Order: sequence, then C-alpha cells, then structure tokens
Amino acid sequence: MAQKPSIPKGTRDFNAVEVAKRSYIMNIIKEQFELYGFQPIETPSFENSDTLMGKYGDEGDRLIFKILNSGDYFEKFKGVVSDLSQTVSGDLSSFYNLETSFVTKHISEKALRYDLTVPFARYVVQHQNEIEFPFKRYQIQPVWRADRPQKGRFREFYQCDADVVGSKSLFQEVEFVQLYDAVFTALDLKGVTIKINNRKILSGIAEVIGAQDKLIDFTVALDKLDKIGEEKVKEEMRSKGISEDGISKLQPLFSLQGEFGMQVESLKSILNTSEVGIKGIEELEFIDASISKLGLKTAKLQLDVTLARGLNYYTGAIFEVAAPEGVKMGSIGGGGRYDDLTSIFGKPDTSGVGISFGLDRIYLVLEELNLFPETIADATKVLFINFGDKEAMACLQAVTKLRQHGVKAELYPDSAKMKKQMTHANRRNIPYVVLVGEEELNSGTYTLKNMKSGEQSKLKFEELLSSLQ
RNA sequence: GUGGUUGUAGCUCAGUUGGUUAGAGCGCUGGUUUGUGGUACCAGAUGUCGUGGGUUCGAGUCCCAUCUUCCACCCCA
Repeated sequence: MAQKPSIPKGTRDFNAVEVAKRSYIMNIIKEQFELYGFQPIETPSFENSDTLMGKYGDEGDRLIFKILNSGDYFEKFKGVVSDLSQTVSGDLSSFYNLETSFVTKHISEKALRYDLTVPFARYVVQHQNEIEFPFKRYQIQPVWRADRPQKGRFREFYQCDADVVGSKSLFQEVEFVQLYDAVFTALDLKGVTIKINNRKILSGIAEVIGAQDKLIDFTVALDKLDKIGEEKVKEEMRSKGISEDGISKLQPLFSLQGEFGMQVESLKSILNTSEVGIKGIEELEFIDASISKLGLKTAKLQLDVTLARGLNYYTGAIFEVAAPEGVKMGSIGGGGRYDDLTSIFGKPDTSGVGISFGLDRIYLVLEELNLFPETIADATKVLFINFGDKEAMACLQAVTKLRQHGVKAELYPDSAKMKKQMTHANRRNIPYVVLVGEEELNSGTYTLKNMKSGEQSKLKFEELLSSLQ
C-alpha cells in the first residue's frame, strides 16, 4: 500500500463542483437538441474492431484504443501462426516477421469508441427497419483516444452529437448552424465563430489543379495555411507531388479574404470549369443566404476555404466551431455532411449530416471566461447543529418534515464542538444553520441563523419552514 | 508515434558553484471564546524533494531510466 494511487494519463476525476458544472453544460445542450427535435440514443463503450478500424484514416487507427482479448489470447494466436506457416508451435522467431496489423487483428477484436458518428452509422444500418426516416438523434457519451494529452486534449472525453440521416435537404445544414448558435447563446458564450466549408469545393480545386488523386494531401496542406503560411503550404504541396502549374492556379486562394459574398466570387473564378466545385459553391450560397434571412443570435458564420477536417467521410458541408477570440483552445465543435457513411455497413444512398460539441473544451472555455452561473451547485440549504442525542432526535424530526417540503436539510451527525459544526457549515457554503438546545427544546422553537448576515431569530416550525422555502 | 518541458508542505512557489537540521505565503490544527462560523490575536504541525537506479565522503541540486504535467509536431473535440 506504500504506492500512491493514480489514474491513467489523460483521464480525470471530477469533484462535486465540476460535476455540477459539467451537467450544467450537458443539460443546456440536451435541452436545445430536444427543442430541435432530436431524440437520444446510446451505444456501447466498445465496438467490434471491424466497425471502427479504417474509418478514420491511418492516423485515426493509431489513436483507437484496442482491447486485448480475454482468455488465453496468446495461446490462440500461436495456433494461428503455426497454421499459417506450418512452423513448429512455440517457435518465436516467426513472430518477428509479422505485421503489427496482423498481430493486432488476432489478439484484439474489440476497441473503445473513438467518436459517436461511426457507431451511429452502425446503429442506423442495424436498426434500419425500426427507424423512421429522416431520423434525428442525439448522443452524449464519452469517447476515447490514445492521443498524447495537452491542454483541452484528453484520452477520455465527452462528445455531444446531433445528426440527421435520410434527408439530403440543405435545410438540415441551415438548422445545424442555428443549433450551434442556440447552444452557445444559451451558455452565454458570445462571439464563437462557426466556420464553414464544403468538401465539394475542395474536390473542385483539386480537380482544377489536376490533383484529384491527392485530395487528402492537398487539403491537409491547405488546412495549415493560417498556421504555417503560404510558402510552407506550397512547399508541402510540392513535396506531396502536386505540380507547379497546379500550385500557381491556387494563387487567388491564398489571398482569399473578406465577406462571404466576395470570397464566393473569387472561388467561382477558380472553379468555373469544375462541375463539382460549382455545386459546392451553390450549397454554400444557399446556407449563407438562409442564415442571413433567419439571423443568428450571438455566433457568426464564416466561410473558411482552408477548413479541411481530417475525417475522410465528409462529402458536403464541413463545420468547425472556434472559441471566441482571445481564448487559446482548439475547436470546440465540428461536423459536416456525409453521403456515404452507412454504405460501409451495407446501406447505400443514405445521406447524413451532423454536428458535435466538445463538452470538455467548452468547460475549459467557460471556466476561463468565468461564465458559469454562481448558483450552479444547488447544495444543502440548512444544517442543524447537533447538541446531543436528545436534541438531535428533535432536529431529525424537523429535518424530515423540511425534506418533505422540498427543503434540502441535514443534521450534523456528531455532537461535536459548536465551532467545528459552524465551520463545517461555513466551508460547505450552507446558507443557514438551526440551533436546537435545551432552551429551544423546552419551548418548541428553532433558532435560525443566517450565515451570511449573522442574523438569528427564534421561530416556530411553521415560521422556520416558510423562511426556508 | 517524434522532439522538448515540468514535478519540493493540502495549494502557489523559493532553495546559490553539490555541503550541517529543506524555507515563505496561503490553507490546516489548537487556543483567546464549554450556545455561535466567516474578521482579529497567540501557539503548533507541515515533507518518502514524483518514483527507481547511479556518480560522490556527501545529492532537492549532477547522470540514466520511468511515470506525470504542459508545449510544439502529427492529428483532433
């Protein structure tokens, strides 16, 4: 027992105050989700590896927590190897030539949930006959990533997702922008930026510069523009084999600035030969026009052509939410349109679109900006001081009655020194204490003390109740 | 996964070129006050210097490993 206990890297314990603050955020998100017509579902913490692997790209696969098979997985694995190579069972030398992925596949068949979107796609396919489409669901559950922790980056964290499947309507995208705005407004987090882009535009650009086959490399490089600058981006594109001619066609992109409309115009000039690119522009224009008509409360919608989220399943709109200016935090939300996600699980032609809120990062942002309401922890309202068994019994009767009337009341369990009991009330921020000693016991009264003002008065039970309600 | 950074009392941090018994503030405990907390005064205790090895007569200080924290990549909420 000499060793200090600890928790794994990138995980956290939450105390009562933290839990209260977290559920404050969660409840607001939930409320808005339901207001927009989404219904909750839950999926298991872990899935079959096949369900998750290969859905997030190579980098994603690396970050998936694999669960080691239970039982004697090693003995079974040796069996697989010896069947395969006909080598003598127990000859370890053959192990060294094996691919990691091969080994992993045989010793691990389950993995922890990496996000909520892929399990949701699995859910939709598996329950397609019970689901009424378009299907709007929300899901608030933890996900796990074997990432290296940093500020706002954990190995276990919560995502809050809302998705619609079974509708290609762009009104869904419009509503999701409104939903983002509604949640952040309800949280009193003003000035968030909802960045929007469209995968079709990125495909169109790649097409125009003759790099269709390098779409991912191209977008990953472009995504870094505001971070590493124009020259470094070009350098990276060159190193990925994008032609000099193509890069020069991108030139207008690097100086893209200003209002939505102006950006769209310059995009049109680049993309006029690309059918898919034009389609992307039309989609963007529709969303922007609709939002302009409907209005946003506190967030702003901004076109960002360099926005290229790594997930390879987005096909249309791409969203990412940035914290208000001055807060150093990665994105606090993201999402987009995916036309093809469920086809991986055998259900083609089902378009989906969804967004996600990063609970833990929103928490950090609210904390930094001091935006949590003060009354968030709804704790005990009155503590009865314990003077001894006889008095305590009388107190407990009063406590019981108060509780029946919905007053959060408790009795200090031990007849400790008064100072200790008062200090206890103080530290727990309990606003009232009640003193019942011999005198009160005889007169059937209660001395109620306001811990903030120091005032106190002797009351009958009915008076006590009404002043605590 | 790559490179760097951090760890000393409950908390925030000092601690010299390696040298006797490791310090401060806040907090904590007790008392001034046996029916009154938060304010005041007095007194007291803080500790495996992250962990494990090594160098040295001697290590909080130097070296190695490991864990943790934060940062930059990568990627992402």
